[in-house]
Formats: sequence, structure tokens, C-alpha cells
Amino acid sequence: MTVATLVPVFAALGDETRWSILTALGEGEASASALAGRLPVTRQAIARHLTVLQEAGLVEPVRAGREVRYRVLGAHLSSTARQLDRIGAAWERRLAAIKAIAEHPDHPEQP
Amino acid sequence: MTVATLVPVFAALGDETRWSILTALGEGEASASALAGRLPVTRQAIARHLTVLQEAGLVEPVRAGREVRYRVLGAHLSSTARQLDRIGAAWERRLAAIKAIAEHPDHPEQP
DNA sequence: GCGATGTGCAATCATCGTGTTGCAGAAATC
DNA sequence: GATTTCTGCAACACGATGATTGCACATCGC
Repeated sequence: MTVATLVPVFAALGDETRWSILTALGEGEASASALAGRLPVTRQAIARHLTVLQEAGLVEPVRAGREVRYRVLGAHLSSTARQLDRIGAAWERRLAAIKAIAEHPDHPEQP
Repeated sequence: MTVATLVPVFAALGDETRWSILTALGEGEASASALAGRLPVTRQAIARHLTVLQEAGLVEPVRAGREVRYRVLGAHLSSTARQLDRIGAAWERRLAAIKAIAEHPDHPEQP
């Protein structure tokens, strides 16, 4: 699992309208038309955002008769958060080690 | 602390070039010119990316004489990850509660 | 069957973002 | 002091993206 796989996830999360869609879906499943009734954007625009969110693995379509409801996948958000935390922690460790070596050159870190 | 504050962070993380810059900085501080020597983009383009990353709180400029080195802030990445995890967990809890009520209407969840 | 509602696809438009080139200025090296 | 190097700002081209309107088709309720 490389970082390239989660770039589209962050690109999907880097938009205000998509966040309003996600928070609305966080209160329960909803269709694109239902979301269009709540948000100040067209149904077609919401549909495009939903496909972006689906390709990022953040939502899931659920057919209910003639309408297509969407469900948020909070688990995928949490797993992304775990990867983020690991990356950030790795950077912190490495920079701390560099700083320690720079300040105390005769006290190298244990291999 | 609202979600609006972390939208620019995700927008900054939703770009391949910026990730290559961040991973390069994860190995140690570097200036825009030094990064331009490693990556297949111009120094000016990298400078713009660095300002985006700085406004998102992901990097920090460090003046070293006439050159400006940049340092990654892994701690901010980790705090963002924590907020992400909390949001995803909240969605999962709420949808699980809705599903439980729908399946067992006479067994309401404890308030 | 007929109207109402929900979805899908296409075309269009405006805007933003990424990357480039070019030039000017500040600071270190010789 | 002259040259080199690093930075900063401006202007520009090009592609990507967000949002719109319009129309065609499927499905539910009467």
C-alpha cells in the first residue's frame, strides 16, 4: 500500500461541497435528489461529487427501488487516518534522529 | 475546531507532486532549489507548492543564511489524522445505531 | 395508461490550479 | 568588487474541475 493510493482520497476530501455532502450522509443514507433539496447545488453536480467520493472509497451506492441511496464508509476514513498518523510519526522520528546526531555527534543513536 | 479548517490540509495532500516534496523533506530539511534538483519540476513550481503546504501547516520555513530551508511538521499530520478518525468513527456509530433501530424497533438503544 | 419523480448522459461555460519562462534583487564566494 | 547562487514576483499557457442547462429513459403511484 503506497501513498499513491490515498492521494485521490485526499483530493476528494479537499472540497467544501463534498464535505457538506459527507456530513449530510453522516446523518443517514440519502439519494442525490434528496441531497439536492438540502444543499445549494444541482442534483447533477451532487451526482458527480458522489462518483468522485465513490471512486475514493468514501461512499457506497445502495439501490432502493428506483432510487440510489448513498452510504458513508467511515471505516475507510479511519484506515486512511491511521496511515496518515504513521507517516507523520515516521517523519517526526527521522527528523528527531537527525537533530540528535547534529547536536551530539559522538553519541550516535543505537542501530 | 471545525471541518473547514482542515479542508485546505486535504487539498494540499491531494496532489502527487506535493507528496513527493513532502517525502523528500521527510528525509531532511531542504530548500526549493535543492528540491528542484531532485524532482522533475521547476524551482518556481516547487516554491508555489511550498507556500500551499505552509498555509496548510504541513511545512515550516527555516532561514539558513541566504537560503530558506523547509521542514515537515509531522505532528500536524498526526493531529489531522486524529480528527479524521474521530469523524469516521462518529459516522460509523450513528449509522450502526440507525441500522439497529431499523432491525429491532422494540429494542431501542440506551440514551 | 398517465403523470410525477428519480436517474443518467452530453454539451457548455467559468474558474482554478499547475507548470512554464523571464527578469530583478539579495547574499555568499572568489 | 565581480561573479555566482539563491530567492521573489509577474505574466502566460494549458489542462482539470465545479457547476450549470437540457434532454432521454426508467420506475413508482394513481
